[in-house]
Amino acid sequence: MENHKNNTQLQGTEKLIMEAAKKIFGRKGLDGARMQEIADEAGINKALVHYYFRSKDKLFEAVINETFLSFFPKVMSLMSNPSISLFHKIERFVDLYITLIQENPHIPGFMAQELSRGGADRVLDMFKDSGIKPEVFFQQIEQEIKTGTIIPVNPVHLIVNMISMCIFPFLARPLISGFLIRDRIDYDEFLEERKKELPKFIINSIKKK
Amino acid sequence: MENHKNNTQLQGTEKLIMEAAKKIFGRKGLDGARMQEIADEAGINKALVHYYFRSKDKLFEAVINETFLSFFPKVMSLMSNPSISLFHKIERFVDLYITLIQENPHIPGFMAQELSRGGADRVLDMFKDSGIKPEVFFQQIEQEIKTGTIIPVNPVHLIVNMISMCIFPFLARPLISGFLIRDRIDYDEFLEERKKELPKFIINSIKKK
DNA sequence: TTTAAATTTGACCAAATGGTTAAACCAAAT
DNA sequence: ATTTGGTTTAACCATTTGGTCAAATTTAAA
Repeated sequence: MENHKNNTQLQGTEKLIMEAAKKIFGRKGLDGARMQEIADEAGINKALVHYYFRSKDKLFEAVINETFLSFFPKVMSLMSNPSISLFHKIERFVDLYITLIQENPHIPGFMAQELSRGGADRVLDMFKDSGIKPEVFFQQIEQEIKTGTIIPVNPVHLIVNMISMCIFPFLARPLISGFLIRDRIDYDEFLEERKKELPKFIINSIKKK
Repeated sequence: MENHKNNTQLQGTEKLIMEAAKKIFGRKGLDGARMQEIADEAGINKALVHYYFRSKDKLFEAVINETFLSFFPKVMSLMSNPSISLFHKIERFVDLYITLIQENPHIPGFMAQELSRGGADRVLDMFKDSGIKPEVFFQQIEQEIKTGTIIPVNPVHLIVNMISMCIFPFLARPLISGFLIRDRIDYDEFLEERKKELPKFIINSIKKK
């Protein structure tokens, strides 16, 4: 099951298909997406999609790979960098995470579809394959607890909280927009505000005062 | 588009179908689910599903309604109760939210599927139809800010944070399980721990000290 | 017991859809 | 100019699937 193609630098038709597939799969999921629809979005013949990616499942898998490979490495290399202080790391995590999703709007829908299906194993595998250890982040937290900088927290809860608050707002975007009408601000403003507020929120929640 | 059926008290075959549909739709989504599969799960003939619910879309809509109606009212009546203090409200919110999802495991997958599709309008409508005003919660926050009990926060961010941290862990369940192996605790323990830790986390993040 | 209505089923259908294939097209090499 | 290999397309196919229907079965009323 090796990746014989280096998906990070596709060109021409293949690239067209990948981008179209990201958009359609992210919007409608594996089952909801139609090969014809993807072909139309890419502006090519449907048979071409099969020519390059064999089957719908293969194409989906390719999209998964490219999506998570454009994501995990950046986030993980940040988290497992021991030379960045915990608080600073939290600030950069939030900014990086939200910015990355802003640039790849298909990710949340995609992740949700993939997770609410059985596809977590694949993600976990990529996680392990990345060779990067989240241990660094965990140890850093335990260190700060000993130092007395932060209150005792379960690192797993903390990281889950951080990820939750970064991703979920994208899933709930239409709902949040409904709320926001009250304050007459639009969703993009909301996200920019969030990049500033969320780190404060997180740090405040664990900081010892 | 009125609801001629009172879905809250279905019986017999109709109930069987609803429960089966919840399970299958929640697991596979609208497109991934097969009418035959739902019929099998309910142990009945496929035509019966159509006999009671006309079409797949109608059935899906019925499941949506029952799902959110079993959810919104309870949460919302809590949040818009002005006689409960903010901190206490946060504690009860987390517990209620997580418990409700534990009892209806299909909700997160369902919500994700519905949101990542265009179906947020429906949810927003139900929200408005519920006749309950989230304003109470917002005003309560603004009040506590004035009083100086909590630091200044945008109420929208706060409520988004709360909901995110409650729901997302269910979506990411398989991923979290992967993490948890490290600590040799299983997912249910994790949730119980979370019911206690999350309110502390939230309150700590806004409490002025 | 008869009868009428509601419920349940197996067989069936038309449309949609993933996938295939043979032919056409096109650029580069000979 | 011709060949060769990769690329693109239109037409086609087999299967799946939501949905229908008439007949059978059960329920309950008369």
